[in-house]
Amino acid sequence: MKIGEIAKRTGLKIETVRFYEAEGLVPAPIRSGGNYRLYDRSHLDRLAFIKRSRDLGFTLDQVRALLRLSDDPRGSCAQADQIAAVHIAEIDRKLADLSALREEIARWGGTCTARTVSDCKVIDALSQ
Amino acid sequence: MKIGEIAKRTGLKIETVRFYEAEGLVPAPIRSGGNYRLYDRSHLDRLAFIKRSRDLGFTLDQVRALLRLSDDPRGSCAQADQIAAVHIAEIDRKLADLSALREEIARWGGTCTARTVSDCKVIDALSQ
DNA sequence: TATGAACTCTCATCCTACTAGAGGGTCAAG
DNA sequence: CTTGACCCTCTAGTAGGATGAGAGTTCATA
Repeated sequence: MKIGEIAKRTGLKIETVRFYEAEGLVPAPIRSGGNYRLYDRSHLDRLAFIKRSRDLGFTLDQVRALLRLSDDPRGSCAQADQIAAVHIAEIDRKLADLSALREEIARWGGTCTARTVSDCKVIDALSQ
Repeated sequence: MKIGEIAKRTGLKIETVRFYEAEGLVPAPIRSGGNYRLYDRSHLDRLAFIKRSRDLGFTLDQVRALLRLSDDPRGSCAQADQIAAVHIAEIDRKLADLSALREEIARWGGTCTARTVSDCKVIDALSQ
């Protein structure tokens, strides 16, 4: 299949598919007579794996590591575990930060009813 | 005061202070005989405002808009309000996304007890 | 067979919000 | 006079792509 179709099937953008190839995350596919990339099932699986990992918030470096692991089915699973654990910890931290942030912003009152900036709570809170 | 001191006082890095100047967020300060930047109170306030806004997750563009507003105290407060409202909505969306994400990752079991990658739940879940 | 739309190619540049580094100048203390 | 802590400008790099130019390819239809 051509790049447009694999992009549609994986939910990636065409440019992103090429980007992942340039980054070495996906092997370069064969080319047609007209120099078009021609993908097969293995590319589809691999790109779907990447897409899913990215959607879950893994960085490309983490994805790279996970791919390396899944390329070697006899390797230890512990590393994949650890990557996931680190990522969950990061998510928890971000969740905490965002919650605190939301609290603080909400504390402004959400909507400031002042008419002019000089009485505006939002600006006020930021000036502190 | 020199850049090192204002950086310390605001919690910004020296490079970031220079960056904000280059971006036009802060007026260029006067220079000493030795070409050092010399800041005064107004710079300190403005940089603190920026730092605080950034810490709260506003983008530089939003900060720019907020600064424009606070520079004109007779202007309408409604815009500052709207910027904040948009930002809160974004935070809420991110919070929801991250929560869902965490759930999904945690559903792998947190720790996969398989010994080899071929039985690893983490890799499995990503391959789906 | 011709044409036009849709698709693809490479290469280059841009984005956010900084960060890092090279290579040098300034200043106060000892 | 030297040492160390500052500071200067300028360039380039980061993640993860997005966007666009300019050209070639493929395919269905007239």
